[in-house]
Amino acid sequence: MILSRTSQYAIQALIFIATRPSGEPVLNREIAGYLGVPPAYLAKIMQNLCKGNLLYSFRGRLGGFCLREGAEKTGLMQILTMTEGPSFTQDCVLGLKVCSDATACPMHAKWLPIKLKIVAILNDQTLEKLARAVQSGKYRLTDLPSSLLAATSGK
Amino acid sequence: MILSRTSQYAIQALIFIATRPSGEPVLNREIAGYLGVPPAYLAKIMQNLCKGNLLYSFRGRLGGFCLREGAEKTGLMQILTMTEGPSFTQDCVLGLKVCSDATACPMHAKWLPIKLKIVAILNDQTLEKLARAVQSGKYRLTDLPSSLLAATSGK
DNA sequence: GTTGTTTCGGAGGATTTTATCCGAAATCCA
DNA sequence: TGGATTTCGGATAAAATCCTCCGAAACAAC
Repeated sequence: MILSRTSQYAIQALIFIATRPSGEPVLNREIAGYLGVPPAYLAKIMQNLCKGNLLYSFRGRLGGFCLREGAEKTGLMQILTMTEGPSFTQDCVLGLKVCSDATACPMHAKWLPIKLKIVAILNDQTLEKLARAVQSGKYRLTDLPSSLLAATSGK
Repeated sequence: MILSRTSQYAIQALIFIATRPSGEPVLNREIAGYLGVPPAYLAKIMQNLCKGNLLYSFRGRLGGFCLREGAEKTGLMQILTMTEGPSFTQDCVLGLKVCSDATACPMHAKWLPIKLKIVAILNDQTLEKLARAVQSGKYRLTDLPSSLLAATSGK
């Protein structure tokens, strides 16, 4: 629910890059391999993130992608505005074209506080914070390897 | 964001039926016309809601759809489980296959309370309540007619 | 019965999202 | 210069979602 695959890949990739030493380009192939996502598709997404001025890209032998200066401070909301389109938190839950406080769908009043909460959290969660969370070892960015999965399920 | 068109249509249609005298079948054509959604597509959705035991359907001259006994007490959560699939609030925000309190993505801790809030509200909002909200005249179920739209924009 | 109305069920089309492929341009290194 | 590597850009394929069409079955009224 909520996020498209494209957005999920984008966020994962950006957090991954943020966990690496800044300034050293990371290969698309490495990111895709680590995250377990289709490399060719991720490449397209990375391209867009470059156009959105979040990433630098370098071609050739020492190429790859790295965060632009200050991009660690980027909140998820800003990233999602890029990947989901600018109106992704503004649309009516029930799909009405116009649904404002003045003229609203029957869910509007109940949904609004949730929407605000979501936006707040998405703005607060920066790549920096998320990268730290991963580096601490307490949180994961990728699926468990199947070997571990088997272990936890009692293999 | 959040809800598929199918889910939006389903919810709108069910609320609309709930605003009508119970027991009197409502035509698919009438619902689709009122909501401004594609009739043939809505018909498919209605069919599924019947299979989900939310609606009765009647064929022939006095046919149409009406809510099953007690269906007014149905919460949106239950409807969405039908239209979006059973895992639509359970999935990880970042798309990880497994993301639990034990082994979590970096958003997990921040996202969990929001998810719970969403589920709570979706469970609380029943067709009955939503229908009342519409009947009160304070909330709308459909887009404003273009004539009114023009009026509010200063035509 | 016959006729008209409505949902049912399956097949198929259109659009969007997700994903792949490949040649070209940029870059590094020998 | 030439070869290896990597992103870029466009075209294309695959899958999911959204939507349409049509014959058949059920039902009411005549």
